[in-house]
Amino acid sequence: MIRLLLAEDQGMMRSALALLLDLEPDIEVVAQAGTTAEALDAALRVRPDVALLDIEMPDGSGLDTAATLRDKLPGCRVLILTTFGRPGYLRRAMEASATGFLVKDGPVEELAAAVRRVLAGERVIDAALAAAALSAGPNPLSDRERDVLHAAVDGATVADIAGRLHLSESTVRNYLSAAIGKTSTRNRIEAAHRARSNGWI
Amino acid sequence: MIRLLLAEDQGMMRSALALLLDLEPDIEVVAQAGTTAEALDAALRVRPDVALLDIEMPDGSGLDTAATLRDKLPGCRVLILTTFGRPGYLRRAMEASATGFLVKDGPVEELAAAVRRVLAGERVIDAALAAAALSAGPNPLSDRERDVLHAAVDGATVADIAGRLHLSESTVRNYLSAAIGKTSTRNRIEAAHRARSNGWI
DNA sequence: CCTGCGCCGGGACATTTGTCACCGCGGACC
DNA sequence: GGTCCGCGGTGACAAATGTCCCGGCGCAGG
Repeated sequence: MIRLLLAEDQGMMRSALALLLDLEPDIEVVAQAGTTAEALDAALRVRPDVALLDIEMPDGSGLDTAATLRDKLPGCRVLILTTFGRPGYLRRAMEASATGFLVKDGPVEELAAAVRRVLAGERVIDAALAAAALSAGPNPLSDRERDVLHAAVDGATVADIAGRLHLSESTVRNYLSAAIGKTSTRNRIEAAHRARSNGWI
Repeated sequence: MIRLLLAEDQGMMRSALALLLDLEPDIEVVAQAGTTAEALDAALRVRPDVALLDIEMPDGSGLDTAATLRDKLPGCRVLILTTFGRPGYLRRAMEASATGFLVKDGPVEELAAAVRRVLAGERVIDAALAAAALSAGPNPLSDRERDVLHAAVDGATVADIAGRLHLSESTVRNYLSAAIGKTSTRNRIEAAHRARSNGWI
């Protein structure tokens, strides 16, 4: 029996997947979580064989959770499940030692199959996505450039960002300019979009 | 037997819901669609009792599909299912004569129950969401202001927007300024965010 | 030790953005 | 008829943004 942890913030998706996976004769959903905090907590308590993690969760990223799990619960296989097949996501998932990476496009049948293969130690990655991740190259943004870009997505002004990050306005402008250059875009918001769609932030 | 059309772009969500709804003894999923075009096509062909429509779909909005369905297939009840409980969405759903409006937060059990109630002609709306929709008031943006704001979300410059909408740059700046004023924000991107989160665009 | 790089900041500058006052046009409404 | 409102546009102006210089500091790698 495969003991599985399911972390997914969208209630309907989570309960639907839990029902369907529990229907499989060799899979048992032993814990469910709607936030990364709950996921981490539950994982350490129930010590599942496989953790099925969504990336976009309200209190953080499933990718960070995967990295923490690798350190604190090395025996647990991690299968990332996400809406967006962004190259940077896949790269970060691999760096966090995830065993599988699945997008929510395919039918549910793929999911149970992927869980079994992941438990067997097999890597489960969409071929087209892997190619895209390689061709897109690594994240060109430095840590600070990422921070500044991330703080700029919701329309914050230079002054806002400077205050939020405890930086000078000049510094913020310089980082924004660098990020715009590296993403070959024309302004901060195009740069932020490009960075998002590549999974760089 | 309730004959149901399921329109939802995310493959895994769609197939999961289809499986679970088909499990219900009195519900039969007679058609599935991943785009609004497919949904419309299938609806006119199979003439379902209830259409379960997602709002965010790649080729258009489920809200527009609901309005079309009201005209072309008046006997069909429409149940809107969406990720985001935005006040403007609910308002537009009501204007399109949708019978129900459900967010994807709750458990799947709610869904089958909602389908049955909708078929009985009962309106299914989350009380908290209805209150939010009323308190938020109607969409303050004019048609053009919406267009311009929508064209600005991805980081387009004034010149881009002017070209795309066949307007003068001055006009675009004026509409943007008006939209910023009406949303009481500080710049176009904050205005676009506010408009999105309220379901105004 | 020197070099490169990331981090942090300053100053100057051109461009873009946001604001405001003003114009005409047409449709709706009283 | 007059009034209001949305649409499209112009010109001018202040503020914000993006770019390019320039500095300094610390740290890793040859």
